[in-house]
Amino acid sequence: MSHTLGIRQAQKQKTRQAFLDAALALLEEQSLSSLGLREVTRAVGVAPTAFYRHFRSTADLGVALVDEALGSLHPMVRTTVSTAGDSEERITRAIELIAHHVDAHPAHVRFIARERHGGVQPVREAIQSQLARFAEEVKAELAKDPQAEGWSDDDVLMLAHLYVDQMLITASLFLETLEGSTDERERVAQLAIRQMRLISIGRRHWLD
Amino acid sequence: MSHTLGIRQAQKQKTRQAFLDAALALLEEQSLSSLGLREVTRAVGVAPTAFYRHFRSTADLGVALVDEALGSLHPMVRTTVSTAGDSEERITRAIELIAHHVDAHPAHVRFIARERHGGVQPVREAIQSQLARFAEEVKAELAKDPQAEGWSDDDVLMLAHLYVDQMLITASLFLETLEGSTDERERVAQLAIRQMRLISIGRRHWLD
DNA sequence: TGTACATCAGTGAACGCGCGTTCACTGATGTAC
DNA sequence: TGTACATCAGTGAACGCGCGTTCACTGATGTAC
Repeated sequence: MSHTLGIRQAQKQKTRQAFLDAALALLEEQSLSSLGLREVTRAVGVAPTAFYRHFRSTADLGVALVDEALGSLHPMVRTTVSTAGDSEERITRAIELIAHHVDAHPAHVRFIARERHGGVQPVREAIQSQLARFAEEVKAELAKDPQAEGWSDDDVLMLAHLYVDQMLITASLFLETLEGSTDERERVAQLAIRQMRLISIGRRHWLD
Repeated sequence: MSHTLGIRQAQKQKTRQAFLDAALALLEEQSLSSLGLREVTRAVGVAPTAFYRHFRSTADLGVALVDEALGSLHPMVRTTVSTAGDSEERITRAIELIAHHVDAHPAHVRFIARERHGGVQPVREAIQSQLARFAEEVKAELAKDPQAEGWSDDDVLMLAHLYVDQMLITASLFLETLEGSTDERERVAQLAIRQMRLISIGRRHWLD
């Protein structure tokens, strides 16, 4: 049985979520390092001082956004890598999943792409460490595959990083087509599929 | 014979360069979207109003920085791709060139990585369009190679994008090791080499 | 070469404005009995 | 169930400060004759 939160706690969580949502929306057209505390509270509709009941600073809020954004990605990564089928089917399915995720959470994807190399150190570090976790997860999935036989641990991890980076590149390409035509999106999908195919071929012949 | 600039023009260029240098230094710990005009003029040692003699806005200065940063990259890209030798030698040489470039121009590399997906639209667009030019250049170099026989134009361009993205990923990994140990840098180099190797293998078997 | 005027990079004062942070507060919710 | 006190999310006034932009200016450099 799950414990029901008190009214006070529930309201606090609701406000906190409103801060995260408002910040994410504001970050579509700027970077975290220029996001103002008052800007966020204004968007939420509370007094500036209310901010401090939830976060120490905008950098702190940024780290919370990393958890939210990349938390929602974990299931996707897992599904993407472990989907059944032959290589070609898996690639198509993976690109579809990425496209779908970008459709469903464009602001999260934009935030991660933007702040991965952004100007706020704690946020950058939170993203790097989460991406390293992704790579480890992907590595674990890849290691299960019969294709991984004879591969060194290091080489599997190398491939996992390649996949994770490729996933982010593809996601950020899809992001740019969000307001574009279906044609544009299809071209991005075809590009991504062929890049994944080339990597798969390299993988298949790695031990030749 | 080159025309010698008048004293006035020469001084103006010198000040302009001082703006670019100061901004680049300030951007090591923040994003362009939070860079202040007064911050830059203070670093240069001129009155705030002097800024307007050179740039309309910090976004405008950012676009000028893109030209400077990616201008210095063109020679490197060309050399990287067209270096002679067998595949393995070329890969090693390419990674060395990237490492060397990051050593020589760390602030430029950081700026491009940061603002490629950053919050300032005109700068983002300037970077995207320069990177597209890089991909076209790489495509042209790749097309000269006998290995490209039987490849469609689209597939060569696909591979070129893969190389360009891989180059940026590697550069930004090297950037993170700038204050690290030689060991760390060697590990990054080895990772990058093996990723390039896998892509090369995929390339070799693309038409199988 | 010298003079008289034009150009224009950089100045400095002034402006209104929004910023982050502090503080003592209020009133609804939670808790002990 | 009711009462008395504690907690604490959100308030609102106040602060000092740096911001971007305007404007008329200065004085060195450039140019026409």
